[in-house]
Amino acid sequence: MKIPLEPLRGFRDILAPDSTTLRHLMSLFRELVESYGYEEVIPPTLERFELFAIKSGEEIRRSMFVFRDKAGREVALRPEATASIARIYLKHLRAKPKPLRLYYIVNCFRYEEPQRARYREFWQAGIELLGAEGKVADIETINLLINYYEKIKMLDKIVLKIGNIGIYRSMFKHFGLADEEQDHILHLMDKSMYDEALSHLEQRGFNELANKLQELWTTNTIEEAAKILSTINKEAEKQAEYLIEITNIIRDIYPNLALEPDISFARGLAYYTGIIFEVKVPGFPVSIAGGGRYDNLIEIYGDEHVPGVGFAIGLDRTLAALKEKGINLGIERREKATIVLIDEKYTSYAIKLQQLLTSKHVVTDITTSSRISKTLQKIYEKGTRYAIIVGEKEAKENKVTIKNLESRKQVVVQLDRLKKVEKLSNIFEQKQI
RNA sequence: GCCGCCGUAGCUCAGCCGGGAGAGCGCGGGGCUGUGGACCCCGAGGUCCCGGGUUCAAAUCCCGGCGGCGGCCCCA
Repeated sequence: MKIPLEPLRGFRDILAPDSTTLRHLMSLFRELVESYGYEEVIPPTLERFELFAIKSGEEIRRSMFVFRDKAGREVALRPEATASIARIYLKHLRAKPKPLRLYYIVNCFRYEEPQRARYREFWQAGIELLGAEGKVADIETINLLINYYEKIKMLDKIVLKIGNIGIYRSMFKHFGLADEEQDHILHLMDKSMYDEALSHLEQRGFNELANKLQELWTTNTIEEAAKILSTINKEAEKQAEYLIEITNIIRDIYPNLALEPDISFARGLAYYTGIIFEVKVPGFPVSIAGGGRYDNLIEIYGDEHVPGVGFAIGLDRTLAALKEKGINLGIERREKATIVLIDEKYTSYAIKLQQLLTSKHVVTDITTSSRISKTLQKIYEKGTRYAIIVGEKEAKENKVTIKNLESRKQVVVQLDRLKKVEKLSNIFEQKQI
């Protein structure tokens, strides 16, 4: 019986060098956030469907991997990590002193038609800062996100869009717009359907609100916007000033960052309540990371009010953008060597040599060949720099022949001397024997 | 869930108004018995995406499905 070899639709086999870079992106993220005091949470891949279904309709179900397990439970592969983090907080972490700093690196699943930079399984790395409100927490979060892109040499390639949903929440509240109406208007804004949003409001008799919004969206700077908002009420003005303040702080920390404060920016997510942000790469079709403040999210799952702020990085998309921009992360490469064993009689000699080299962190493999000419070529094409020839001549005298395949220089050294050097390249730097 | 283009060797593809499955690159071996990238020779490798239909005959024409790329819906 023959099995089709292609992975399932929308799934991928990730091989080197992509696999190497992807894991590297994860390591850098882990290193960064751990040094800021974040602790890893590893949530289960499979959760109850209702965990994700809360506050979302059939549309969400369509794009999730949902099925019944053997006991008949309705379960889903996680489409994101934040819901699981909220659940984990309520189950295990309520009594912990706030704020809580949590991070995750997980694969997520969405049942969508595959298209550019969108797959059915993808990797997200993110943080959640729970139980902290205000400027410092918001800045900490945004700083970590930018800092990450700085570490992967993308600071000059990204645009950080930043807005404040709080502005709209306070305006809507002032004019008495119902929650569902609020989400609908934000949704239209997210899709840049501003005219539809305005006519929708006018139909419902919110003419003054519509006028104010229209005025707001024609402003060129957030300072102008703040002036208009000051004519509504103190809270709306405060929210606009907060956005200005946050923007100024980020500018101060990252003077070279392309920062795009946007008063009309609204991420579709129903649960955002304050600062929102998104990382885009000009020319790349989708945003590669995003996040914001969500002070009501935990309340959706439990009865406790816990403010939170966080972000998620699309690692696959970041990798794709990295490749598109031709950025080389310069992942530190260990020296690589291949032992060419000419006569299998000296197998134990070769294995001992391999142990010696690997203990010096040289990546070492063994090939047996009596035909050296083609073997050397193959080793070189694989990207291995050193060939170490082991045959009767070497084994009998406790020597090895080391050949640098790039310079084509070759030296014969005593095993004892090899034991003393730190790197193979050192042998070639010194005078040859 | 919807739409468009595509699917032939490991890769890139030709063949497609019906009748023989092919090229280049790559891979393996040899020329060269312990030292390279060139060159020459030889070789392996295929359910022509799958299933059905039309036909004496289908890689080729028709239908359905699956998959790839991209767009829409959606994007938590």
